[in-house]
Amino acid sequence: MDSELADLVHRVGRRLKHGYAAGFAPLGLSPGQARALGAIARAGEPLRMVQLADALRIAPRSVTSVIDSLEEAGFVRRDVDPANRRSTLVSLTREGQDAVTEVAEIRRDVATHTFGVLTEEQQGRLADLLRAVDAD
Amino acid sequence: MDSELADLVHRVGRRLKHGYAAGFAPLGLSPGQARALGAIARAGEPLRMVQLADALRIAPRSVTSVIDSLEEAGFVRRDVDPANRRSTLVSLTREGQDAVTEVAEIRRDVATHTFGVLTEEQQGRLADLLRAVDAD
DNA sequence: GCTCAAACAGAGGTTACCTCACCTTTATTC
DNA sequence: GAATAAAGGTGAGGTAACCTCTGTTTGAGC
Repeated sequence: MDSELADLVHRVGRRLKHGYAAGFAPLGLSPGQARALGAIARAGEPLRMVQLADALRIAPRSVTSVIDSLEEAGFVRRDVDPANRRSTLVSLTREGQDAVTEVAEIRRDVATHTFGVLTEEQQGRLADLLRAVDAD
Repeated sequence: MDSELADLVHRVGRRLKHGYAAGFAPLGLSPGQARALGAIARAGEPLRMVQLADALRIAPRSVTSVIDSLEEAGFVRRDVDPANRRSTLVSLTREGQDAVTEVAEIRRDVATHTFGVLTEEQQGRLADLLRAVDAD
């Protein structure tokens, strides 16, 4: 029974991933890049790479690659942290900010479409249950 | 709120993936290979590649790669379907059957560990909600 | 001033997928 | 029964999202 639960999570996860991939494609963003963009936006201020790694729960080295692509696409900028020259501060460019807005919309659309079969209340319960699992 | 739900699914999914990866490693199996093994076992009889693709919800070409590795590792065997020589029948070897048993145990352990914070009833509710989303 | 650790990036690898083109075998249709 | 279409599988090649291990630079503590 338990393993079936795991399977369901897997399937819903894939469904979301595909939805995101399709939605972000017009922006030239992969789901991972969009997530990074979102994390930077949420922070509200330039982030160091390690902080971003922490926020995204991935290895610092992996952040380098994501930011490489986002920088090349013109969505973010790297600056040396004047307070600590070992650090790199990542911030959104104007294009990046615009993208963030669109990303948020798409994310909402995909989530609405995916979880739309559930009532508001059911969605809340689902979130509570998953939060409990995640917090463990 | 909706996008938060998507995020939670993502996180729980990663948690499961890591658990599986660690659990299956001693068997020399990746999560994907273990899943294929499980699908074959569940079928209870030799499967054609397309059927396996369907069961795993992945492209037929992707099945080829998974079966390549499982065959090389000695867990499955490919035979030409005598009834339709275009088809390949995949079946478990003795080693494959043994692996399936261990995989099932590990899967149960990981699921128990992951969803253990929830009561039986909560797990049931979670499954119901996810099933509704997946069925949509 | 020296040593150690923090922050980042280069190199290279893995998993889990995908598409597109192609071959073989079977089914259909005239 | 020959021509054509369709089904089943694989070779080639690609992508996203990660990882580790190994430097290099810079800062911090003694």
